[in-house]
Amino acid sequence: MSATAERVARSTVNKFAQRRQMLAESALKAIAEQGYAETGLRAIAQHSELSHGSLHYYFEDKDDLIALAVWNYKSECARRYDDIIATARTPEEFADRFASTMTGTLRDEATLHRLWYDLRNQAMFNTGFRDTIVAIDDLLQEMVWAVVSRFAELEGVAPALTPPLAYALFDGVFQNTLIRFLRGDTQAVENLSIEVRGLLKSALA
Amino acid sequence: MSATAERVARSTVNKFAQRRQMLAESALKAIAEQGYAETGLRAIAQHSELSHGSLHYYFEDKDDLIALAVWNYKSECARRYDDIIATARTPEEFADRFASTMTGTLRDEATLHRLWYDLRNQAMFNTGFRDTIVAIDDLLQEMVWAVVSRFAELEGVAPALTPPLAYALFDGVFQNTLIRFLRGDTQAVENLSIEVRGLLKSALA
DNA sequence: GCAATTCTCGGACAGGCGTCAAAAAAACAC
DNA sequence: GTGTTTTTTTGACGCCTGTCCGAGAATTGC
Repeated sequence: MSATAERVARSTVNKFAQRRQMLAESALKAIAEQGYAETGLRAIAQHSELSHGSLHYYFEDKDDLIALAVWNYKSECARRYDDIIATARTPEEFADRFASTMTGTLRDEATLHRLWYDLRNQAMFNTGFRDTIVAIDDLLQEMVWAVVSRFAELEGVAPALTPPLAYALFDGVFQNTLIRFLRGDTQAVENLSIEVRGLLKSALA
Repeated sequence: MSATAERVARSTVNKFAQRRQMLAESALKAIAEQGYAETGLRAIAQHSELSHGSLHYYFEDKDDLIALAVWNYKSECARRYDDIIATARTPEEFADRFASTMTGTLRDEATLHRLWYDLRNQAMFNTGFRDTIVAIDDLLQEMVWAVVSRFAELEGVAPALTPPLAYALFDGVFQNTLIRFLRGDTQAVENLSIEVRGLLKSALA
């Protein structure tokens, strides 16, 4: 077991773990701005209150830091629709809340979603944080499936597609809209709200 | 007008233009292997028969080179289904040939498609070759729309979605399958063949 | 054949990268 | 308050980056 891994294991909520979280957040901000390829450890440190040398005191290497950063943010993302799934009482309410939550996060956290797609792409080339990316991908697929199957339940029918396909479709529409939005197409976000409702319905048997 | 741009304009099929094409191909190979972030001009030069110093004789800068490389490959991709659109006589033949062509290129040129998604992501951060990426995106959307509307024509009905949505759905499924395939999931490619047929049908009114 | 042009190479440049280590600073124990 | 441990900084390391330049090679024009 390495030195940093030891420190992680020794305590979960002490200052060491808190510092890791803080630095992971700083990394998130930096990469969200500049992208993985253009963001160095010094840029990440400048987004925090520590110097670049300290990063290796809290993390094995750059990949270790980035893995925690993206995990923190994106595993939270995957829980964003839990409340809707649990409390929506009609298909209409469900679809409305789902669509507005999705368009909302796309609008408000566009650079963070951009970061996710950036890192997922990097994971196609580097093995560094691939495991984390795969784990998040699984989480997101489960989330989409929970949404689709709950909607089907409210409609009283069965889903008409598989979990992977459902994820691929919603992710495709989301990513496509994000790209258009970042290119200045604000209309795309409004269309997303409609398209997502249509997708939900066409996912039923 | 810059020096290199002058040379481009002066002649289209002379040695200068040929060298540009050759170097663009070398760049394509290099980036397909390592990814944009990890590929330097020296690595590109090593995939060619020239030295790294010559690249600036034929290209303004790195972005200029990459723009030509991805344009060469991907604008060709966008014409890959033209023959099917022109010659398929029944909806069944159309869907079969479309699905098998798509799964074929995914299998055989996986690293090149990975490169495309890599560069499209980079264009979300850098303005360097963004115009080229946007132009290709438009081309691909037109291609998908030509596919969908021709299939609808063969079926004797109208398409039930917009061009941007159609592109988003097919691109989402393709990208998702590519990722799974590169992670070692060979089953995903076979599923794609089925899913694409389903998508075609659900795109009709 | 010579002269002019086109092309290619290899090295230099400034600057950035991830990583590491020594020393200074801070926090803690007693 | 002193001694010990934890935390942080600073600066260095070797390597790589995109770009540029000068010298030489190859090609062309006549």
